[in-house]
Amino acid sequence: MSTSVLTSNRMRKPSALGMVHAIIEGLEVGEYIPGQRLVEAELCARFGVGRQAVRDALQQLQVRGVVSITPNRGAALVTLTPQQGIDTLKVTELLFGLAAESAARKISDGANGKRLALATAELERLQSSMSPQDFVTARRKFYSALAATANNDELSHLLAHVRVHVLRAQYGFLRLRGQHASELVAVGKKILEGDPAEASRLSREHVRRLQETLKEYEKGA
Amino acid sequence: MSTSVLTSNRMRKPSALGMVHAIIEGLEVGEYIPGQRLVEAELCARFGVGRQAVRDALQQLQVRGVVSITPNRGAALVTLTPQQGIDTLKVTELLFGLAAESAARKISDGANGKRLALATAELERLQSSMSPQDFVTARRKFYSALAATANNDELSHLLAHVRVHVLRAQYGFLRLRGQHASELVAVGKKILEGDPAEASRLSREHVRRLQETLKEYEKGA
DNA sequence: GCCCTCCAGATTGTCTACAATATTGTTGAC
DNA sequence: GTCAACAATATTGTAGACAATCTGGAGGGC
Repeated sequence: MSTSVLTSNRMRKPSALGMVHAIIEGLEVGEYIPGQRLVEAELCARFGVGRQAVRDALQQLQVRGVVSITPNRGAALVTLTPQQGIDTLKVTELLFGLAAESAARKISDGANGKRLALATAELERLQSSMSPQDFVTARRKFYSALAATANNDELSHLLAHVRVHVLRAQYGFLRLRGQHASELVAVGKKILEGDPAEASRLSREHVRRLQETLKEYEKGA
Repeated sequence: MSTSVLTSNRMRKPSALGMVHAIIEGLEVGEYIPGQRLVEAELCARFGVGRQAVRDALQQLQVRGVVSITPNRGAALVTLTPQQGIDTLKVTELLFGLAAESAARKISDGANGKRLALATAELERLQSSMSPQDFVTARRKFYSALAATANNDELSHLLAHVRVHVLRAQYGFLRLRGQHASELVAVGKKILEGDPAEASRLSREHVRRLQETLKEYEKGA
């Protein structure tokens, strides 16, 4: 097993929430694969914490829909059928669109604009020849800044619960990271210009293109 | 302490998920109030389970945004400011609208139509002189049938995570149950007629009216 | 009278051991 | 050779005890 930054035992004992984020990020970079079982003892060793903390983390992941727990059988990373993936993206389209629109509307009166500008610039800078790890990190920062700028607590809360992570892991969206990065940059720029209509349109189109990708899968499989 | 159906110790030991639902329903009928602390030992006694199960339930509630846990201080039911409430309803408007639209579109090919018809009829029957408990139960069945009819797994998943429960508890929406019931009935009927546009419009208007209620609070407080 | 320190109570965080359950592999009959 | 029953292993579920931390109040110094 490689000793990535996620699994290094040099890192400080992460709390349950920290493990949740680590596992989700592990999904996105391909360290875990959907369907895989997550054994408590294994996670204890990996993160250097007791079973209690691991159980807490698994409970949280279950609520987020990332793992499914069956009694006396433990936890496994969920898999989404192509149809479920399309469902997920339909909802994502709405929420992402609302976030972009709200953010563009509030860009003038916010200190968060700077954060979004930085995240957008970072994505643009990395655009060519970026490692999966770098892309995942930059994208997370972008979405985080976007949610902060939109300044809608419930929206931030829900965006964290959409199961896009599973999709990205399961259907190899990582290959398309170049295209995705440039599309996100376009959205970021429209937001920074304070153009709600265009920001919303571009973000929804981005998600729509993902849906098309999945529809291909549906035919193929 | 009253021995309601929720807290009766005659009920079979609920799992963590069962306690989550019980506590959320307790919120909606006014058994718990936002801001209240939830002490582990108390919940153990009430539900007749060990601390482990209670902790699991609290973890799940935290992820759902219903309680906030501060280290070494335990869990407390969250309170939402009027602004946060409006944020919540903005998102709810989108999701509820999508659910109603999808359900209306799929009403012809589904066995779930019957379930929705029953739930709508039940709400209509109760319309005058219903107890809070009856209303809460009927409404939950309605939303559950709606989500099933919409047949979008991610939408169902997210609808369960919107923090409307907290709003309803905190701002006394229970008083408006008569009006709300009739508005939901109208939405249900449009869905059963297979009219996506009208179903979506009515559902979004329903949520908009709730927003207006909260805006009054914002001025008042 | 006011404030600071310290102690007692209450509550949560964590670890350990054991029980309950599911999975896997083995044996034996047919 | 196939299938069923059974034993062995692995994994999770639960209870108990103890440690760590926070809260609130009493007491003493200024």
